Amino acid sequence: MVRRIPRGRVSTYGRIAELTGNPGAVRAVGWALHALHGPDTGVPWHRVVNARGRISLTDESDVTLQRKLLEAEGVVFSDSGRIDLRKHGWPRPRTAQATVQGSGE
DNA sequence: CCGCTGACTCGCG
DNA sequence: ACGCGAGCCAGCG
Repeated sequence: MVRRIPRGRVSTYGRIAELTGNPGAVRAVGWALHALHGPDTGVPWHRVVNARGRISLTDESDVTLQRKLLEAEGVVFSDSGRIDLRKHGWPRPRTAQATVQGSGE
């Protein structure tokens, strides 16, 4: 599921849990992502942040890395270090109108 | 089996 | 917007 997150977009632990059919297994998602810490697994783990648009890592050096990777994809952080999920979030919040702007993804 | 801990989230104040 | 407490799932001692 995490692999489906488009470049420059971010999702949340809760969203991933829900999309995978385990709405309650939020913490398990975090556990899973933590499990691939190390050599590159091809999973864009850095595109997952918490529901408040903030990075949820414990080690500061890792926080810096994740932020760096996201900024390299064009994700913007506010002064308080938060990401606007309405702008960079994925899946995108449904807009009331059926306006078809972008395509693909 | 019990209890604690952790890349979490939600409801309250 | 921030801090708390409670509810979550998986692992481990």
